[in-house]
Amino acid sequence: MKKLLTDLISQALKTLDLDTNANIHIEYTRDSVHGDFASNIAMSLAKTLKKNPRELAQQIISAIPPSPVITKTELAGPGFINFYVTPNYFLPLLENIKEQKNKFGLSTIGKGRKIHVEFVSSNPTGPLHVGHGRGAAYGATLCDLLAAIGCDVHREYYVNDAGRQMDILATSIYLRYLELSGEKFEFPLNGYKGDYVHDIANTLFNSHGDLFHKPIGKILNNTPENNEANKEQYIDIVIENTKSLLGEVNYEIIFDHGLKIILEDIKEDLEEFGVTYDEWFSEKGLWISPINSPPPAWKYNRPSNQKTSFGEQAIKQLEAKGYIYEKDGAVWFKSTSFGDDKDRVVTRENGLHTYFASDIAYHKWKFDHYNEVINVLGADHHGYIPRLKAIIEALGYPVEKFHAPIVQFAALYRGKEKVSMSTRSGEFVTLRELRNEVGKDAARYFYVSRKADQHMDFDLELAKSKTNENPVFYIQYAHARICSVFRQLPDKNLNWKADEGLKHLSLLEAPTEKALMLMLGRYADIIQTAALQYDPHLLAHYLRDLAESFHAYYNACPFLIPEETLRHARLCLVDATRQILSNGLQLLNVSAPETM
RNA sequence: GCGCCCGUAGCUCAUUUGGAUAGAGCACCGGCCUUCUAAGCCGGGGGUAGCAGGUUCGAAUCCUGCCGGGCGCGCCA
Repeated sequence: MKKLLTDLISQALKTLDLDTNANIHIEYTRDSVHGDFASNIAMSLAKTLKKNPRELAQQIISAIPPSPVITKTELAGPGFINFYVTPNYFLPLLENIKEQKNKFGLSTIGKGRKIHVEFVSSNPTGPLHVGHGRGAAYGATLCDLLAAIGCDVHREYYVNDAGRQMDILATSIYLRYLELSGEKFEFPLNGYKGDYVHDIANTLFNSHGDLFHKPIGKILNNTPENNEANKEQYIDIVIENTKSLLGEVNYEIIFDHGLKIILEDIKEDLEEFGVTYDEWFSEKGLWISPINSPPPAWKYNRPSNQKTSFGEQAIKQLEAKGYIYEKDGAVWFKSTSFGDDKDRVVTRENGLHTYFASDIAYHKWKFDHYNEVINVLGADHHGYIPRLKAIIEALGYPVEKFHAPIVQFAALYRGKEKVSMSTRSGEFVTLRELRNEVGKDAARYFYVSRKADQHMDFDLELAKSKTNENPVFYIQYAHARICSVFRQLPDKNLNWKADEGLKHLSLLEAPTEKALMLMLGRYADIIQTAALQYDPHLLAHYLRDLAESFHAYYNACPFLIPEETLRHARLCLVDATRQILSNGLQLLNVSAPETM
């Protein structure tokens, strides 16, 4: 779209014997009084050449070769060069949109980049809540944008299927199960209290009866008073008792039962949200010796001939490099050598590896197989970035190929009242509930319409009661309106000859027509910028602006008119608009309805 | 206390990575449907971009210091 102009300026610079390697930047003008396009080339060159920017701009303008599609080139302000173009300037654009259809806007600038993107990765200890929705929408859209510029994108969900939180979940399920088999007791303060825990216990009871029943007295043996001060210690003792009384095999059955149900729920929830993954990566799988005990079928199994687990190999690799040491009975990673605040424990005094140890292994896995790694993190995990970078550096991978965009929290409100989102209180709003209230389209659009690192307020009342105010409807409405126009062509005994229209683009002289064509021209740039900067909100805002340009045009100019050539030309523009709206909405995974 | 993020219209947010007179939506006021979908369009009011300095042709954007808000600082995950 801008290439013709950059070429012209480049030729002018050559004529003037100036630096032709200069980065020629063409911008879309904010205001049409500044022309259709502008360049600040004279101002940026003036700095290095120590010349007056306005004089330099004037020289460049005089040296620019004439072009039939440029009506005027003028000097403005502190040294801007403003360009005014004719409607025919947009002929190649409209031809390309018409030919490439839903492929228009795709590019290959990301070709060769093999990118691993991890997002959501919520602990499978309960359903996704609205806070996860933002990470899901952001991550999914980011992946689609990267794929649109030709990157090879691998979408992954890291399943934290090991560790204490999962034990708390399994034990919570077991305690609810005991209630079903008649035991009466006070539920641990730190247990998971959501309804879904009851549901899972029910399915367990239905399939196994009271096979796993143990007297509650033994399960609660040695526990302190069940109060706020003791809650951590309390649940840990209950977990220990449960494990030893049930035995490893039976405990695993309950554990896996809960994990499976929750994970399937999350998977289904995300699929209905239009978010899918190439792989669900098991944390536990990192520590299982692949030959002896393959992970369960629903987990991704990876072939390996190694006898030691992948996790052990990763730690050994760091050890060989001298970054591992022992202190206070624990094994530590020297992350301070790479800018982290403190060293991190890898293996605890009790012999169990930490979550951080899994991260070492996991990031080794990522960089072993991909040349770029993106880890979409919630704002509460931002403190994790230095130690992740430490891992990557220590393992000898290029840390600049690692990106961790932070998605800020969506603070939930009901009117003026803030809604708590603690998973364990059991009173959170789930993503599923949100989707049922406002619909997938509105939710997807809303989440990505704000810059990811911007704090966001999400008012449920507003989302529910005034869904029509959501900009997504405004965009969809533009699309539906266009479809309606074309539907009515035969009714009015009119036709549309696209080739005729393209031949007569010069008829499109209305200000709204120029504005719309300029908007269409930006689309491909927006896709690239949004992808390269990891900023999906740029696309969301662009589509709103495009819809606005169209609605203005719709109200200013009739399309289904008797004058043939003008009708053909206008419908070319309108059809191109429909195509871009459709393409953009598809990238956001928002539907483009033909009627509303 | 230390670290990261944020602060823009009454409210929710943009601002093309340093560009021209800071823009939208909601809310408020006034116009436009016998003509392609009024879920729309056109016009109006509303601002010391938290505050104070600095960098330069030029700052909401970069630097410094305050003020205010969010999050994080486990041998939890």
